[in-house]
Amino acid sequence: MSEQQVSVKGQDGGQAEVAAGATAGEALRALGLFRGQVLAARVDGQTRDLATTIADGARIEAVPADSEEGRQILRHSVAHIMAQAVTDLYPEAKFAIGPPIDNGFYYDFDVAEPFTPTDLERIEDRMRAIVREDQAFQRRELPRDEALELFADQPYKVEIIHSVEDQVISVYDNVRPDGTVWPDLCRGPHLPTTKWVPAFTLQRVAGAYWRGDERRPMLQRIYGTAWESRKALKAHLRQLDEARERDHRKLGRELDLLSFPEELGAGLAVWHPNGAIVRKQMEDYARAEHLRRGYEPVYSPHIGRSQLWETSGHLDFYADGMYPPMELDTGGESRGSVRGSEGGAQRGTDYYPKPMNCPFHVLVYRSRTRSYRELPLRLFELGTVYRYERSGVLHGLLRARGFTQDDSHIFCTAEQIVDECVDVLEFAVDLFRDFGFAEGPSRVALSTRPSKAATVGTDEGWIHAEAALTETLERSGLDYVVDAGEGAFYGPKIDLQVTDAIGRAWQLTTVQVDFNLPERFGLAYVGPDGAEHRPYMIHRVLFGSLDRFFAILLEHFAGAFPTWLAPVHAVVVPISDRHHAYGDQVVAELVAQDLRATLDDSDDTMGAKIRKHQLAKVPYQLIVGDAEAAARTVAVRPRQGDQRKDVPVAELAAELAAEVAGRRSL
RNA sequence: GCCGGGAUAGCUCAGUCGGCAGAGCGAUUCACUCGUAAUGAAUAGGUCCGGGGUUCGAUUCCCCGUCCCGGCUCCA
Repeated sequence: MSEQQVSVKGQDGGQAEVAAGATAGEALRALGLFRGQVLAARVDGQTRDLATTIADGARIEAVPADSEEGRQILRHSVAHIMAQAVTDLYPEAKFAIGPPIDNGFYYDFDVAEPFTPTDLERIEDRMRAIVREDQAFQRRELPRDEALELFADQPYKVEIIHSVEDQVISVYDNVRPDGTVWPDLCRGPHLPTTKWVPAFTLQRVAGAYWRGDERRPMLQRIYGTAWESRKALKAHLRQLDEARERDHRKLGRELDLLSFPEELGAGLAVWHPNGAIVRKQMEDYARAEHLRRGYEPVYSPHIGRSQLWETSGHLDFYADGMYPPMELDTGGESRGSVRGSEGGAQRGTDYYPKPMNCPFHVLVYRSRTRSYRELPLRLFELGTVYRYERSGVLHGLLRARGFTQDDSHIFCTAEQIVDECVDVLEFAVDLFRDFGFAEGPSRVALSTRPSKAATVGTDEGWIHAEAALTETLERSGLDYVVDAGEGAFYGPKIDLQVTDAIGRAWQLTTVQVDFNLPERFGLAYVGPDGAEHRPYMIHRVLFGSLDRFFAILLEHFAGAFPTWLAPVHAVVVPISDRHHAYGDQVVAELVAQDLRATLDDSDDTMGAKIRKHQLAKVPYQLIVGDAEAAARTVAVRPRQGDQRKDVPVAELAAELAAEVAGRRSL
């Protein structure tokens, strides 16, 4: 090897000699790794510009455009292009941050007037011009004071520079055709030039606080997305359309499942018969399965005295999430009022709507002396709770102010925690399977203790609880990740996510170990030694919120519920009026098998009836005419797939009953 | 809560530069009695989200409120 040569290694174990001072891009070519769209390089594990000079012995990998890392770099570069376009059009704009995010990017600007949709079009046009200009992204590194000088008129950049610990600050210059540059503070890496952008579009503008802090200025955020090809961009936009079509608020209205009447109030839904039938199936399933697995149902009221919430700690730790109290029993003529609406009256008792069910279950436990022989005690309730969510975060059933949890609290000994938690995880996986997520949880996370100051309980308690959950996960055989510091203030937890039909992740099940509430309520059980011991408590929900899970199912299935959940299993479509009588007999036969069947006796034409029920996503339409009535059969037209003619009614009833009982999908 | 955008028939939406309010679908009625995704006709249906203001006159302009949509975590 000559002095002018350096040696580089490739990701595939290959090796090559390149001239000293060669770039990462040149090294990739020498290694034969520059195949397809390569946007950047990973040099000794760190992503770098293709123009980075590499050192002797460096290990180099290609970062392709269609990798997650490649897309991030692409999106980050497009964010810069957008910022330059905004500078060109609105020279007074101040720049904040412009990172890549899942499926896109954004950039925050401080401008006098908010951007309008028309502004977005102008910005996008300007961006396309910048892409055509093939501007280089040139990296340079400067000392902190020079960087401060360069961005002296950009207060947000100055604040960022002050928060950066490195003494050397990197800046990327976009070199315009006339030789001038547009600089932006940036860690990089970036594309070599703007022309490397294959496809992008701007999407929307929204307000966003500087650094997400509502006490700081509200900036204008422009969202966009960029992809490695026009095809990939189109596919992404199609997916967004698909998500809009599946929106549970839209489907909920179209399929007459539920509504959110304005006069009822924000974040509160009423369930129509069609939605209620589906929900009832979910509730029946939950009740039956909990009973089968040794849980005991309990019921509790919707409100409770302030003293209860003081003892539980909710008024200390969760007051912001609670509805305000009602003051009752003031002793005067008044029947009471919401506190604050009337002044001066004699103090009564405050009652709060419950945001959680745990204190009530604790009261059930504490209603008498408990023996170790009763443990584990698994109390279960479909408990409706009310939480004061800020108006801006409400989102149909996915984020509501009133909803029902499939909630359970398991009281057990320290030794029983692992067994109980393992059972809960098995229960959850079975439930996911039965509701159409057969592949099981897509993400399992153990959340550990947040900073000590933000938590209650002893170090020993935390260590024991975290060890128990770790052992639970090991025994369950599920792959999991650790979310350090993401636990609740009273204990660590395990969270399970599922991924729906269009790739979105939803968190459902959560299992939390709690040694705080038993302490606060002074819970005890009498052990075999005759002495009192403190039980542990496990909080767990499987669906999480029934309402929210319903919305997830609705979107997952795009309204086409599996037969066992569908509001109507089968609708009988008579060809003409003279077949109504036979249609009634078919319905009766199906209903006798506990199937949900109806007769369409409207005077629509047959084609119109079929279209109507197809749009309503009824699993089976049963066509009956002269031939069927004579042979006591039906023509079965399933929601999807081929139709079958001349199916005997009894045979069909048995088939459908089996499909429903097996919770099979069509 | 904050920023931006909205709210017109049950639904989707048009419209009124301030002067009696529109379509399609749906509903109802009548006719049609039909063989696998829309039969035809007629009729009904509106506090133009609520309250206040400006005006001869407000669904339209202004203010306040309610509700809805998007966003407010992802560190240059």
